[in-house]
Amino acid sequence: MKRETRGNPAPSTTALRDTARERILAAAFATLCEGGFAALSTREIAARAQMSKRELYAEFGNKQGIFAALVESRARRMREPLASASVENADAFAQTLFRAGLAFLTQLYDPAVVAVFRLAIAAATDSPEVPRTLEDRARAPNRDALRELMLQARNARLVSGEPAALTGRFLALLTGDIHIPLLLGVIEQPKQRELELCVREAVAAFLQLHAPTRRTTRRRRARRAA
Amino acid sequence: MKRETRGNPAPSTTALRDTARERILAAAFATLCEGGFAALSTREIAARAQMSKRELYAEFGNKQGIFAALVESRARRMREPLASASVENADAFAQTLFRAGLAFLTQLYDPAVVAVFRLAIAAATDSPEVPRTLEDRARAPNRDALRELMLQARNARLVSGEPAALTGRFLALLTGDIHIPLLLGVIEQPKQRELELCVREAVAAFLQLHAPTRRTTRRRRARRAA
DNA sequence: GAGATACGGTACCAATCGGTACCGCGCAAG
DNA sequence: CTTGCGCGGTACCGATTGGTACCGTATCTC
Repeated sequence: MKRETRGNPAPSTTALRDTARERILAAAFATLCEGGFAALSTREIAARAQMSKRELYAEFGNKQGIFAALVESRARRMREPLASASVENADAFAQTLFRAGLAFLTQLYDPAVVAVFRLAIAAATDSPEVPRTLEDRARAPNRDALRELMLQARNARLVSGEPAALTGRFLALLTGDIHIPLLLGVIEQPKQRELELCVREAVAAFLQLHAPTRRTTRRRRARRAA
Repeated sequence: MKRETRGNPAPSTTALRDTARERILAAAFATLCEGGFAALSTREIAARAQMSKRELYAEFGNKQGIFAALVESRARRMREPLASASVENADAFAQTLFRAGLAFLTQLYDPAVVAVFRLAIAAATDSPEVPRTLEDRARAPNRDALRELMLQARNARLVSGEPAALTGRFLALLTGDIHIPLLLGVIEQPKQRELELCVREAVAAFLQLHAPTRRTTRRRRARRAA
C-alpha cells in the first residue's frame, strides 16, 4: 500500500495522514454535535472535512470504523484526570476527590462527550462494539483509576469498605441526578458553578457515608478546595 | 370520516381501533427491543402487526406519532409506584422507600423501558419532543410523587433537607451506578436479588445521610400535616 | 522528456427509507 | 341482484443511505 522506502519523507506522510484523521474526526464530531446521530452520514462528514468519501473510506474502512475512532479519540481524552492523587490526610483526600470529581464531570458533560454517549447508546443494539469501546477505553479505565485511589485511601484509613463499592457509590453520587436528563436533552449543560456545587455535595455525602470516624466540619474543607 | 350515527355499534369500532393501536404498539415494542432504533421502520412494524402501512399511518399520522405513542404508552405504566406511602414512623418510612425504590428500579430496568430510553436518547437531537414526552409523562410525575413523599417525611421529622434535593439524592443513590451501563448494553439486566440488594443499600445510605440523629430505631411520632 | 503509476474527485449502484396514490375486494343500500 | 362506495393491500415515489468503480491528473522513475 503506502510503503515508504528509505530516504522517503515518511514522517511527512504520516503527519499528513494524522492530520487527515484529525480533520475527519473533527468533522464527524461537529456533525454529531449539531445534527445528532441521524445526521452522521459519510457524505456529510466528507463534505465538512473538505475531503472525498474515497479518502474517508481509505482511512477508516467503513462507517463502523468511524464510530469506533470517534469513541476512541474522545475516550482517550476522558482518561486524563486523577493524574496526581494525594491521600496524605483527610483534607488532601477530600481535595483530591473534589478535583477528580470536577474534572470527571467537566469531561462527562462536555457536549461532544454527551453526543458520543448518545451515539453509543443508540448503537447499543445494532453494533455492540461501539458502546463496548466506550466502556473499555473510557469508563473502565476511569473507574479503575478511581478504584486505585479508593484503595490507597483505605490503606491510609481515610475510608472503609470495598474499593469497588466505594467507587460505584462515589460515581453514583456524582452523576446520578444529571447525566440521564442531559442525555435526554431535557436540561441544558450545567454551568461551572453548578458543577462545583454538585461535586462538593457529592464529596461531602461520600465522606459522611464512608469516612471512618471523623465528625468535623468536612463540608467546609471541601468548600475550601473549590 | 368515521362518524357513528345513532344506533351504530360505535363501541365496537372503538374497541377495534384500540386493539389496532395496541397491536401496532406491541409490534413496535418488539421491533425496538429486538432490533434497536435502526430496525424501527414503518415497514417492519406493519409486517409484525400484520397490518398495512396504510392503517398504520391512518392511526398515527407519521413516524413521530408512533414514537410519541410508544413513549406515552410505556410512560403510563411507569407512573404506578408510590401508590401507598406510609410515613408513620422511621421503620414504615424505610419500608416505603424500599418498596417504592424496588418498584421504580424494576420498571426502569425492564428491557422495554430500556429500549424506550435508548429511543428517546437517540432522538434527543433531531426530535426533542420524544425525550420531552418521556420526561413529562414518566420521569417528572415519578419525581413529583417521590418529592411529595419526601415532604411528608420531612413534616414527620423523619428526614431533613429540601424535598427536591432529597429526591435527587435518593434517585442518584438508586440508579447512579447501573442505568448508564444498562443503556450502553455493557451489563445484562440485573436479577431480582441484585435489585433488592441495590435498593437496600441505597435506602440505608439515604437514611444515614438524611435521617436526623438516627442512632437506633427510635419511634418518633411527630406527624404534622396529612 | 516519455511512460507508468497511484491517488483523489465524481458519478453511480443497489437497497431502503417515510409517505402516498391507485385499484380491487367486500359490504351495504335500494 | 345490481350498484355504489369505502377500506385496505400493494406497488410506487423521490430522497438518501453506505459503499465502490471509473477515470482524469499529477507525480515519480528512468
